[in-house]
Amino acid sequence: MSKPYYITTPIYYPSGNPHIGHCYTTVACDSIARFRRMQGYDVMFLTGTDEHGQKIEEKAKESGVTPKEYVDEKVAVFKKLWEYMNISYDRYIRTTDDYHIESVQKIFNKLYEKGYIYKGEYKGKYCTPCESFWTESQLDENGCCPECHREVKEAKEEAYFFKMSPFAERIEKLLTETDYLQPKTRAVELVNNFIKPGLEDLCVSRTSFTWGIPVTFDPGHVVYVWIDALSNYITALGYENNAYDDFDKFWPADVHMVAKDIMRFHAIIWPAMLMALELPLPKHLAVHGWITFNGQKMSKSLGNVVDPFVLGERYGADAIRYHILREMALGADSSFSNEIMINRINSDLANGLGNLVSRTVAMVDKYFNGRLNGNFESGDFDDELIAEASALREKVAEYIDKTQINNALAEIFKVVSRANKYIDETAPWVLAKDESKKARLGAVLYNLLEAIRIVSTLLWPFMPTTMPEIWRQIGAKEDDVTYENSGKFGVLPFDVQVEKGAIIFPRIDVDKEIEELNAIISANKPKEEEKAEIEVSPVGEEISIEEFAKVDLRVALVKACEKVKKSNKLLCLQLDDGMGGRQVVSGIAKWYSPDDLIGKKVIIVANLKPVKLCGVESNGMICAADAPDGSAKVIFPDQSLPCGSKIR
RNA sequence: CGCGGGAUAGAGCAGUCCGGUAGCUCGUCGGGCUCAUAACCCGAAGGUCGGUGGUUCAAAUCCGCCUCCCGCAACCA
Repeated sequence: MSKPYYITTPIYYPSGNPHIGHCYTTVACDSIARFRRMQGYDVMFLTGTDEHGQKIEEKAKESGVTPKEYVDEKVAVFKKLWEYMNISYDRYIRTTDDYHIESVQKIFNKLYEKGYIYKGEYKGKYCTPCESFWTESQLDENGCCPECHREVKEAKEEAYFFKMSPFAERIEKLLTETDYLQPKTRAVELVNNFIKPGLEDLCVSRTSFTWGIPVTFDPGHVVYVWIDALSNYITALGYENNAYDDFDKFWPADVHMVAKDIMRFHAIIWPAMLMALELPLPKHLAVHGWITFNGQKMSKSLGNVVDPFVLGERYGADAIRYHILREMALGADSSFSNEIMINRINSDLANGLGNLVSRTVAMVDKYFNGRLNGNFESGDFDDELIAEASALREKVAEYIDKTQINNALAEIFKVVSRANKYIDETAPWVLAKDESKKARLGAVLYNLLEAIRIVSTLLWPFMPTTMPEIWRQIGAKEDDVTYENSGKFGVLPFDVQVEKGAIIFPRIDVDKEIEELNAIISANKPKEEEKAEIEVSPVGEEISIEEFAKVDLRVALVKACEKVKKSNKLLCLQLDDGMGGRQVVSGIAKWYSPDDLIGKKVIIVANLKPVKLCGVESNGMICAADAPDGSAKVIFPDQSLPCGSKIR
């Protein structure tokens, strides 16, 4: 009976369309899943979508549809992309599926009964008009509601909490003493930042929105993201539901693959939940970096979000898959630029592999009319090629075991290079001129076909569409391209029949392509700008002149200014306010250096309640405007105004 | 002194644990070949291994200090 293997992607949040970043994780998992299947494992490859929460609820409202209608539409796009990218998932979980909802409710109740979940109070910033809770980090630049930009107030909301502290010690050990986390370099960071300061209990329910799984014993509460989303990995196998019956077979998971932004949840919260449920822990958590575009993080506002459909149409899904996988190193970010991608496709796929197939098949066609005769004579250089090709499978498998797909691919392409070199060394076109060397020529071409067979078999999990075309051209049958045979040399029949075919990876004209891609990108940009204009924040609530008069605005001169230590966003300014001077701390260090401000006059809010920021006292606030690029621009008044002038 | 990662040829990276001729891919230049997709093969140029001090016969590697970049955390009146 074959061994089970369970691999998962995260479930994606469909608040927008999928982009190349989603492809990254999914393509990697797909390749590993295919490789394991080829090795004979019984694979369960799970992906899906996390469809609840406030943001979806809002997006749906904006579009004038119900949340379910909204996610149905987005899920269709995700599934279409996976189909397009040839993702061979075995199961697709949606957190809106009935069985998942049922399981999550049972899990929630179970944790409650065990005493790990208790009712408490969630403290946060509350915006009364929007009826919404916000965390500090969600607030806008002025500390106001990110939705309506009105003031928020401290408020408490009844909520359920999950106790994390009982598991702190075990989680620390999991991170530091096992190979759960890959790469392990991030373990220290997690332990120092979250575990050592003491694990805070986790808020696991909300009353501020309704698009979620209801808590059965307390109407008004819905399950907040953690328990809902993370538990997908077990509910999809049938844990606490009757939809599936694979839990005993596949749990614990072999690999959860995630991007670094959600590492924390999978490294700490998920193990804690499993410990509370007394379930075995997954074997590995593979964390990869982000795709950066021309060195910048991809973001919609920069207009550099790469649309995988556009790329796939131009170069084919396999080329995109290859590029992503080849560039990805566990843990590190990988830069994605059109130039890097095109160069990679050209040099490895077109010049290297594609050309090798093309020239080999062409020679068999030309010198043997497409069919070898089985009359072979070995010679110099054969041994080295045969040895490298035969040893390849084990090297690749080792790298896959370590989730190092990029290194596995590098290893495969070493053999491609070796084969190209072998052609030069043996010079078949010279042998072809001498009828007495026909047997030697036959052997050379056979060895090349064999090298191609091995290479293409091992590449199949990564490029599942094009490899079969190579097999057709080199005359390999289904039985020839098994994992078993990829470790052997001499599998193709000695009288193999090849078939010339279309070019497998056409060479791309770099300059022309980059020009065209840039055109596409800039064509998309104006739309973003239009949107930005529409998104001028709405005018706040009406106030009376008396209320405005409460705000005491004054002109003040910056006498001295320095960066606040321990902070990279704060400047500490010494001001002459015409009233004896004061100290103000402002979060503008990102955009202004102290020298930009010293000697200038600024507008301050003079009667703001003093606060301490990073331990430095601040008496007031510098007036600044939000620039469209997200930065802040300080407002400079007429520099001739004396310090202390009142502004009305 | 909050925690961590990093700085190596024009670009992207390996080597650092365990000191001993600095390596890979792409790019550039020169040559070879003509089976092949202007592809392939060979060769060359290009590095005071971020700076500085120390240990050592010997330092990219070990130790001290400094500079700059990037994450996380915090914070962003």
